[in-house]
Amino acid sequence: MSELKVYNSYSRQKEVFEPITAGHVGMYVCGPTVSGESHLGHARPYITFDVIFRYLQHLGYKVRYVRNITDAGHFEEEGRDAIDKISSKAVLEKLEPMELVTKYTNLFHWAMDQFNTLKPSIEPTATGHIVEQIEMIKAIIDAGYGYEVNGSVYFDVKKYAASHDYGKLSGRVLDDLLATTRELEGQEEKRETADFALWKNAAPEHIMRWQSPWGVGYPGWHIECSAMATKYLGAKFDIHGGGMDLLFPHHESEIAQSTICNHTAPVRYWMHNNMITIDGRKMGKSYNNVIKLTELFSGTHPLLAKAYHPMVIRFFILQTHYRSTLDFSNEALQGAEKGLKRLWDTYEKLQKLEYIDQDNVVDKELETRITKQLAEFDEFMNDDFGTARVLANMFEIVPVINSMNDKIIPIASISNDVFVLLKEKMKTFVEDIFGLKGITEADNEKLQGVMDLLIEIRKDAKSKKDFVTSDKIRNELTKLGITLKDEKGGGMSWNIE
RNA sequence: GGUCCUUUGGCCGAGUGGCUAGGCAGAGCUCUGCAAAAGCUCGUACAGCAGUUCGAAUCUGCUAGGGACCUCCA
Repeated sequence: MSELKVYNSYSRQKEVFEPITAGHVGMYVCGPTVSGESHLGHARPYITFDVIFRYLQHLGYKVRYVRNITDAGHFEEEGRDAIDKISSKAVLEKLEPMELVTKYTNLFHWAMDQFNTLKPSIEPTATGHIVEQIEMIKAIIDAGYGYEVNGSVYFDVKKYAASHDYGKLSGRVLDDLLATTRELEGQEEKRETADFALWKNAAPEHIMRWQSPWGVGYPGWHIECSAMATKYLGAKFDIHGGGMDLLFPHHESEIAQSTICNHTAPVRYWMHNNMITIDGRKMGKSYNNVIKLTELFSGTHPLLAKAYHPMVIRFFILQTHYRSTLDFSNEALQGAEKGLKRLWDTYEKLQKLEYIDQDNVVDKELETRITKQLAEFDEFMNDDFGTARVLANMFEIVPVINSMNDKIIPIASISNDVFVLLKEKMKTFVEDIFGLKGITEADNEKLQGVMDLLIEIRKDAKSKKDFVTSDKIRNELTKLGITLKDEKGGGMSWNIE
């Protein structure tokens, strides 16, 4: 079998994946900022890296997957009056940042469960690691790369760049950054515009604040990831992931901080997922075009023609390579919904199918084709996680499975060995690696019993050519949103819309 | 303005120097009491121009459109 290759944003090419410690993988993914609700765009990295996490485990690696919660910063709840921050109100009336952060952390976890993502091995919070961040800043100052101004600490990018490869990850040229004329907050304190904050002095109205050697303040925007990644994965670890929009300045800054602090480049493979776009434009708060996950699941957004099941979103995302942009539209999502349904129905049929031996019916050509397509599941995943190509292969196999199920072709068209392999591989990839589930949950035993009864009555009616009764059962169920299908051979199946 | 990326059939999207991805939608047919599923068949696309090549949608250049980052951002 081929070896795993991943596209490294740092080198801008695919590289063979070799873990630093044999058999183990350390992976850090930038998590959500929990000052507001997650939207569709946020779903992409977490689903992408969930599949990567699952696939690495499938390959036999012991993976430590760290995904942080950014719960420190300059927070305000959307729509909430800024005056809330001022301490003239009673404690219970005031905006309590930890309450805000807890609310959106819970909502985030709920959404991730809906997507069937596995929980990270460690999910550290920024507020829980203030001490580590302060220590790291101290080390950077001691090393001569940080300087304090008015209770804030900045990283000296120019000095760093003199002896290090600053800007390589994001393709930035320092001179261009130094030449910028943009007016940005706190700019006057910095020695150079390209410098970034490690620690910020907190204004009186700033609601999240901690004591530090430089006075009361809060950590800079990039230090949390460096501190927590170092703590849980070590000075140098295998994979660091996140959205492409984090390339600069976030990840570039992380490299600089960690390199000074730990005397080594922190990450072996940088991986970045591309954006989800809507009308060709990145979905983001500043563009005012976000669709929140709760809106997506419930269909309550002017742009949505209907509600979309979380699994549809997951499937939608997997149908594209993670480094390509993915354009949102109702048409595309409905296409994904239909596709997932067909794949899942067929998958369930396959798992129920039993091999039936039969002489002289093996179709060598078909068997070779199936074997090849199954082997390609691994090939495609090993080639920088080509989930879209694996799905395409699955859809090539779908008609074969359906034909077997409908007895259009004998199951013995392929040998028992290949049949068993087919079942196993489909299960591994569909459920274990892609993390897909059925859209309809019909696991209710009592309902199952009722349906069995109705099906029996309908079969009776049909055998007596009493189509009035049989149609009534089916039509009334349809009105309730339950589809009853006659199958070849007299069986009946059903599912809930 | 700088850096980088991208442009594939009605829609979404793989892929890549020769071997027509796939999904959705659409058309026809088969099966079926009807329906729904399912199966079969069909569309022959790679922004434009020029070049490299025996051969390019795939490489190079130019032109045009779109986008990301340069500021918090998945």
